[in-house]
Amino acid sequence: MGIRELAHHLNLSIATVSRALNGSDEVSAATRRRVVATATRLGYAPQAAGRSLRQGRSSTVGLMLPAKGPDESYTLSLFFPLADGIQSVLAPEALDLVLVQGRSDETELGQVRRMVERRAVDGLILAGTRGDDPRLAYVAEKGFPFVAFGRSRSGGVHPWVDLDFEAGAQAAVGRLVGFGHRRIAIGVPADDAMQGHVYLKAWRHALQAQGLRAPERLVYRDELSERGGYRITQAALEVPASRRPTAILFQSDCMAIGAYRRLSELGLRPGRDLAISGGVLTGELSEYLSPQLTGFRVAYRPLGQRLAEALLARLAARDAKRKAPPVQERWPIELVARASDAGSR
Amino acid sequence: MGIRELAHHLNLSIATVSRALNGSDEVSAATRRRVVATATRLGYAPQAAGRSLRQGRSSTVGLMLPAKGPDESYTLSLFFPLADGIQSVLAPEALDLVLVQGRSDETELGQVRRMVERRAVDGLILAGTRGDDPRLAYVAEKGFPFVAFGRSRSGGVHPWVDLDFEAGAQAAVGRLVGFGHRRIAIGVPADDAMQGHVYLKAWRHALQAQGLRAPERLVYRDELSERGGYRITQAALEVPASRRPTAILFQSDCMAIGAYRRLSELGLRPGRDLAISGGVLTGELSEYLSPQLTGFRVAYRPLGQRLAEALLARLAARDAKRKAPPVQERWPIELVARASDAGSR
DNA sequence: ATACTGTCCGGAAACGTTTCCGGCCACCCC
DNA sequence: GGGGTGGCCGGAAACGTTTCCGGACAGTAT
Repeated sequence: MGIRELAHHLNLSIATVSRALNGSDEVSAATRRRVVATATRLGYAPQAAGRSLRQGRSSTVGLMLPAKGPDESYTLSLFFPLADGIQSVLAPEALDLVLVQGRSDETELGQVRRMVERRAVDGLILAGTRGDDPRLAYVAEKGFPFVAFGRSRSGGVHPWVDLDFEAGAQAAVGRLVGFGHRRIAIGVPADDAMQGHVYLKAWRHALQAQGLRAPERLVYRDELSERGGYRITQAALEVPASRRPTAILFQSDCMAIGAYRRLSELGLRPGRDLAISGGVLTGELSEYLSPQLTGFRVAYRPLGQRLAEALLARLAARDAKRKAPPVQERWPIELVARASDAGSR
Repeated sequence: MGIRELAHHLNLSIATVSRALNGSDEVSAATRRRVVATATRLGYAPQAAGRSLRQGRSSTVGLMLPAKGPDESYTLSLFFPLADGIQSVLAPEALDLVLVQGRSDETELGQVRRMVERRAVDGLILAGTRGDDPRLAYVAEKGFPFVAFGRSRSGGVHPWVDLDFEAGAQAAVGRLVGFGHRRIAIGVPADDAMQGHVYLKAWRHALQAQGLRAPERLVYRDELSERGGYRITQAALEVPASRRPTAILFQSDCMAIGAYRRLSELGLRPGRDLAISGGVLTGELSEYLSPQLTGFRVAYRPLGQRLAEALLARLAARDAKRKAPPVQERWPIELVARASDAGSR
């Protein structure tokens, strides 16, 4: 069932059939109705390959997830609503979403290059940015349409949407200071993940805005996982009491869970013996912990929609051969205040 | 940078270049090396569109997720490891994974048809099967390569991999009976989700194997969400004490959470006042609940791998014009025994 | 009546690749 | 030396679609 056969059925040329199906205005309304009717009746849909070969576009965009860390659960819950939001915007434009993910023996850059060179996707949404991110440098240099979920140092100015860690840190620190905390540590991923850099910087600013110092000894770096949070908490508790942090700001809830575990092993309790601020809440888990975990709630679905819209704008700009408006947006995150970051001792 | 230009660079015909890059044995080793070297140097990769047009295949498989229910968190955590496992098998075969997901105004069947007719994917992995599932009927009738994650009543015999709810129910019920429970209710989704049907049937068999009756009044149906579990628990507790269930088997942890909430509102405690067996554990949440939730742990990543392998076998069979071996497998699930399904009162 | 405009349609080229078919050349065997 | 074989390669067709270009025809203005 090709367009040729369909055209034959209709006693029309394939050109007219194609035009009718693609909404060209060079075809009469009557003919269009007839074409569309028989097309659906015979179950004809233009093959993707022929169409994209001719049009030079794949009608497809790629979503590249962060390389999963040691604790793969981190990306788990964020993934679905994000992809869902993206798709909800892509679908009306008849764009499909393909996952660009860890072919394990291939570097991330290699995957991006492969997708771009093969023209397998028209655009890319790149998540899990790093400070030095060769993927971004590549697509930016190539002029390939993309939007990053997360900032970066490399790649010059590029379009991104990122969580507003600045506002988040300010709110979280402000709350802790309100509870009387003065030695507020931070636990960030030890790798080059950009969110760690951003959060760290935001923490520094937030402390200084409160008239506090932000010495390097209050900075703990470990892997972004329960184990990382566990070890950070352990290390923090070994500091002599006079300089010991009374609160820790974590990057995300999975680290905070490690803190809970370490504390409970020692018979201590979050929010009483050590204040825990959970950072980004990646799942619904936080509210079932005891005590409930304070942290940032992120609306991932609309965030995905925003990413997709921004990419769409860039695709349209490219088609029209004009340059796309810059997109550098901090996505609001909401501090849900619960009990884990309360009183100091 | 097309194959033509590359061939010109090399003083070769495009035919030879194509053969060299595709590993044909009709090209000398020396030439192949030369071709591959300059191809990577010049950053050439065959365009997906041209290739798939000629080959009649898209080198792409689709993953269709269950239509998300009222509580979208259900599919959340399962999604990532499943997709990850699938990709780990697909990647070595140079297959990409595209998400076939809720274009909201389109029926699920419509999406599948569209993908198949447009030849946008070579095969499909269909999750979230229902008892009467038109998607399965369609692809089965069409002879299109696919594997279902979940069984179905429609579509005749089709390849599937599904959780082994039979063994799961037996283990869960056995444990409850061991604790002295006799009136063991079940809470399943009220819609046509096949997992509900299967689990229900497995529950009946498990009860009968224990010499117990499985009357209809012990069957509770509601939506697959926290709210559903909440309402089911509420309803169960309103039954006169003489006939009131002392244990409830839920479909999945998200329902069990609703039970926790209802119980705690009444000052009751899971595992003491009412035994809660959590069913499929979709996240790591269960171990942070208090008391910890008993339920089935599923290794989703290897499950995804298995699904992909099964699909690969069908694709290969199709290429070789022979028929694929049947795949109807129950995937082992492990009952992790914790405190929520303990003693009755 | 002629010229012009606008509407609608058909023929054919083009997109980039793989693969069929045929051919050249070197080699080997008798 | 002739015929056969196998290795390696080039020309060209083919995949299915969109779109350029040109043309038929009807309607309208001059």
